[in-house]
Amino acid sequence: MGKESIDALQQRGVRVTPQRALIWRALTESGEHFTAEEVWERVRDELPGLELSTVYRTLEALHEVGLVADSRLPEGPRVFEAQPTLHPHLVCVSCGGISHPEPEVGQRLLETLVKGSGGFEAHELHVVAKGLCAVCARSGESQAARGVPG
Amino acid sequence: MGKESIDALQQRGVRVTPQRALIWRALTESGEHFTAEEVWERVRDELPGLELSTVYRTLEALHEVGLVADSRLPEGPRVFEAQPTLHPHLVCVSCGGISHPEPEVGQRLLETLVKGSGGFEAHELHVVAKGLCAVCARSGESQAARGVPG
DNA sequence: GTCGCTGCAAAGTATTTGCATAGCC
DNA sequence: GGCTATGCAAATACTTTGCAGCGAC
Repeated sequence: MGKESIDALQQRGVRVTPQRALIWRALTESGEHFTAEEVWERVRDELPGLELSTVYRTLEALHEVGLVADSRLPEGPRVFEAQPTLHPHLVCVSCGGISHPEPEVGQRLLETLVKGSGGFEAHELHVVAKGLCAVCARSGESQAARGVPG
Repeated sequence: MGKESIDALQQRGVRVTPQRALIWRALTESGEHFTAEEVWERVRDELPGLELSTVYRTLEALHEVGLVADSRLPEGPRVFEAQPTLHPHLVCVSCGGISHPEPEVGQRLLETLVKGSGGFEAHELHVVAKGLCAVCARSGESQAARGVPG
């Protein structure tokens, strides 16, 4: 961690500044999804003067070179993550949790899509499913059995 | 067209007003994707007093009962459409066009996803691929052959 | 008649922009 | 040293909300 991840920025021709290095580290350290404001909060301790607009500009720059994805989850502001690879999201409408299917599923989805898409060349694939995670689905069943409304 | 589509609203328990009937018609007539503001523009001729906030409230109401999907296309404001069925979007980054794969592809994508998702019950699936449509991909090749920059 | 939808106006949230200066390459 | 990113402040874009009256059921 550290140096080699910053190299990723340079290799893409992104000028590296302390702000950008910090923002990039915050995104890659946890691999989670963050809104611009959440990124800002995580980074302000180390660089108190950093502006939210700089976060937006940095995320935009990293997005342009393909290092950051805009996950477009349903509801709420944009969320960003440092994994522009195929990376489906499973959003539980009951508990709000976001999980991910097995890693190879993204590749399979892409193949399925390309086959039926008459020559479309996909560079980026966003998949978001809304529904019930395994845990909530089970507790929902037991609630239904006891007559608890949905 | 007309009456039977309005019945769809009533069947879902949505109170039918002239505003709602008009907005619903605008969405179903073309089957395209619209921002709230685009819906508003299409409808204002027939009902000049209609407010943009009413459009938002109507779209929200129709979304709640599953008649309208929030397609979450990349960039720009939310876009809505009257096809909450599985309905992948192929967004061309070159010409901006939005196309769709063969209808059965959505179902196959869902099956693929469910298989690798350990018990997640998907109710809604959003798929957006960004890339080059067949036309732009071809012209891109020919441009590359002539030395035109990307 | 009741309850929920609408118009109107205003606020709230998310995101972008202009400009001068600082700092990376 | 040139050119771009940043800080700062303001503007814009998008969306939601409160309230009083009207209309669908």
